[in-house]
Amino acid sequence: MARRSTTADRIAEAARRRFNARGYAVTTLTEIAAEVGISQGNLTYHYPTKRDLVTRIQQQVAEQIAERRVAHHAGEVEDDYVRHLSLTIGLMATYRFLLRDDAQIEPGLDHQRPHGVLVDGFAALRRLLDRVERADLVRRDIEVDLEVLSRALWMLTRYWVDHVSEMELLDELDADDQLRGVANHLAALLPNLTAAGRRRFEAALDRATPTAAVVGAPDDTP
Amino acid sequence: MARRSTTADRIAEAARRRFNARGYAVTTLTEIAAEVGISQGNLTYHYPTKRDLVTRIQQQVAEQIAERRVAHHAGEVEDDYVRHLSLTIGLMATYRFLLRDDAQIEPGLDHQRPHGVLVDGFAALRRLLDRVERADLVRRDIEVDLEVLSRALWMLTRYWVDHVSEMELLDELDADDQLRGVANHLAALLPNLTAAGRRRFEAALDRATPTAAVVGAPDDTP
Amino acid sequence: MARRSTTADRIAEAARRRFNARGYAVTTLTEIAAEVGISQGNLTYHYPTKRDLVTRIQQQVAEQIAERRVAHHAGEVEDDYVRHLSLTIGLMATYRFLLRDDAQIEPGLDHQRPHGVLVDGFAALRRLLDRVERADLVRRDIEVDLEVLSRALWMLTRYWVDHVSEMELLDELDADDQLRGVANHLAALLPNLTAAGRRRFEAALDRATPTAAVVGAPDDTP
Amino acid sequence: MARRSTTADRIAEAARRRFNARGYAVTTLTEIAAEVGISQGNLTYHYPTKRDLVTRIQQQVAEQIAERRVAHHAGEVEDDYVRHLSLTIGLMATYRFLLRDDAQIEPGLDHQRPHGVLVDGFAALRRLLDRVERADLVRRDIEVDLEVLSRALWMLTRYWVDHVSEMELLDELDADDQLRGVANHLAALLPNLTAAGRRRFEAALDRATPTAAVVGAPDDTP
DNA sequence: ACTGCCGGGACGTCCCGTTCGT
DNA sequence: ACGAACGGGACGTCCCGGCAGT
Repeated sequence: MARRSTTADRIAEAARRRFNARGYAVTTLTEIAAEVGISQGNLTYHYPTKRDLVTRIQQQVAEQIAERRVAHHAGEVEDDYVRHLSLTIGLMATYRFLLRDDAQIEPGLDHQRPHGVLVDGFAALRRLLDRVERADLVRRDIEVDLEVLSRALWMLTRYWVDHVSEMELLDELDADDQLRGVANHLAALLPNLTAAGRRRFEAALDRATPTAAVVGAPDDTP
Repeated sequence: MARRSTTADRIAEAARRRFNARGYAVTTLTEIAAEVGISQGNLTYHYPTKRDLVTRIQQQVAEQIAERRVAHHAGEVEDDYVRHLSLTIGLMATYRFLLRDDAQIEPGLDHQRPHGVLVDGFAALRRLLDRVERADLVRRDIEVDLEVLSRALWMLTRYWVDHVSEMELLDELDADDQLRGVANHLAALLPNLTAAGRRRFEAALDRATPTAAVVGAPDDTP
Repeated sequence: MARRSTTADRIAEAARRRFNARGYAVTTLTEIAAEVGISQGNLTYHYPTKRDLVTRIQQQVAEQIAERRVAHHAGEVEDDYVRHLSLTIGLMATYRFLLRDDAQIEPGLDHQRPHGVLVDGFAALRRLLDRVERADLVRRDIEVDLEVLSRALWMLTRYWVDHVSEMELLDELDADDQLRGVANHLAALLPNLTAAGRRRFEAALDRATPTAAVVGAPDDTP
Repeated sequence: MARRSTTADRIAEAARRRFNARGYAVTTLTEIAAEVGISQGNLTYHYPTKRDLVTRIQQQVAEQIAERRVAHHAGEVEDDYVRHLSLTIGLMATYRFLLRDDAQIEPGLDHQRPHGVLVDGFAALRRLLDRVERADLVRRDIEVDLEVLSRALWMLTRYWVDHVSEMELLDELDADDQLRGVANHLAALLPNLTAAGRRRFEAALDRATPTAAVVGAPDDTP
């Protein structure tokens, strides 16, 4: 069979990396082409405009989310919960610039509604918390406002990448960093759970496959 | 009385707003000059290079932090805590782009260490949590890892602006948004506290002056 | 046969002409591009900065000098002498601005040592004069200080172009102007020579090929 | 009495120095103002346009030449000759940029005729050489073409400043440098003279006042 | 599919000349 | 007389997008 990765994919992957590292506006097409090892003219052959690169990367996000949904056969709530955290963190890491540099990508456009990925991710977390409550894992002795709590927990997941990269100056997130993100999230969740709930989530965290192939972008090694 | 604001200040303020709203790289000097209502030539008279604008704004951050330190006469721990949250959120809101667009501002520079504002803010929160513990306000019946907890709580404060602006599409944070940020933070803190601790912090939140003039940058209204 | 001249060469040649005629600082890139008949964007493709144009032209000087050195098989002293004059005048004419506009080209740099071309040309002339003396062509009846004389003679060659262009308002030097420069030089040399020496140098001047293709820069006529 | 030098004079003097050192086009009005120690706004009060500075400096040349003419009571030919050399070199040194940067000063203008200073200086030298010949100081044993010789001699005087500054990297010419220029000129002249002529010119050179206040521009020290 | 070359346009910087106020 | 501030315009640089040639 032919080569594993097409030129178009290698370009999109390099672009994603550069956009994440330096920002959309300051990243040059020449710079991307140089990283791939092709001419800038060839790059515009595959992606006529710079915007087309973003469109392609956005497609990849959508595909990745779709894949996730397909693979989503519900298990125990704590396992689903942990898996959701892990996947969301991976998503945020891989396509970081899409959210951060929104205003740079679409200069004229005033956004009417928030990003779908955020809304969906937030809502999914909320539903998982509801499942946790229905499973009687939430403490009753203190008042727990799920509305407020879910928002706080969402932020821990949503901004884990940004936090790690700005405090530890990492460019890319590896599997271990990702698991630390999950643990960080659970540390805020657990005090709100019953003793049984805490045990089950701690067990789920131990079971979590640290090699979740989420961080990995489309394979670009031959 | 004399004039309320100098041209140089009006420029810096407009630049800060545009940088926050659109990003450093895509914000044009023409755009800033137009917003202030002066010519581009005049702008370069006050700030020879675009970078000089950033330098000036960074100075303002430093000044604002210095002012805060001066005004820092310790009170009850919960009041200090709430005030710290409020001020930090204001700081993050006012100078958002400085952290977000770091790579755009300093293209060639590889950063050795994380931003001082972040390190200091994080450390200050950690010390406040220690004070909370020494005041016997932390629960003993469940294990609370202050190390992990402080990190989670820090993120809620650090990224509150980003969260609000990306979910509610706000450009600027008003006093009410700021208080909501504090409340959001406390919602994650309280389950870790004793009943007494919860009461005291809830009271402190009620006492918090919602009109804390933190968000406001140097006055630019005549 | 392939194309006669590349765009990059046509640009360098046009730049050299404009720099010589108007000065480095006041010559606009727009002006050069217009003379070549290309866009300004295309010009920066071939020479990213204005300084790069100078670098390229300096390379051409070096190449031309190297070629001369290769072709330098010594003949009679008077022929070598005349040829050296002719070549030096050509060099000074072609790359006039490089010496004249030095301070404009390298604004910040304080020059430690004089231009190599000048030092070398001066030294070469001095050596030729020594050969003339060793050949017993210098008069003995009057005292001739070769040190002082060589300096005077050097100036006649070095500044011939400037002299002609400021007195006769010529922009470019043709082959005839060049020969007049040689004759002008010899007019100052001959009174210091013996009768035999005078005869030999006059003969050498007659033999001098007036069509010495020295002035001509890289061919740019299709 | 009041101060020795007016602000206008100090400006013109500073401008002359900067123009000579760096070139007319690249020398900024701000730069000149800084050297004088005044604001740029004040500079334009005294000289509305940059061109007016040149006009003023050109006036000073004219005045200086006029003064010279007044003081021109003919003495022995060799003394007049030496004095002419000394004065011309001083003139070339003081107002160097006026000739060198001609194209920069008058961008659009195509010059019809050569600079008056050059034509006059050249003609004056020619007349002095005629006087030398009429005084029977020119050798008869060899053919001396005064036409060719005068041109060569002119060049030695005209370009002495340029030569010294490019070979010895001097910015300004002092009295000693000036005398060296005269000596350099005579070294080329003497072989064409009779023994008597040589003696007389050597004596004239010894008599030459090395403190000829020609180089000095209008006094600017209080 | 891939490259070299090219045109158009925008941005940051710089600088001249002017004006207002003292 | 002098300085702070200001407007307009030009230049060097950069970068996106396109096209001919292979």
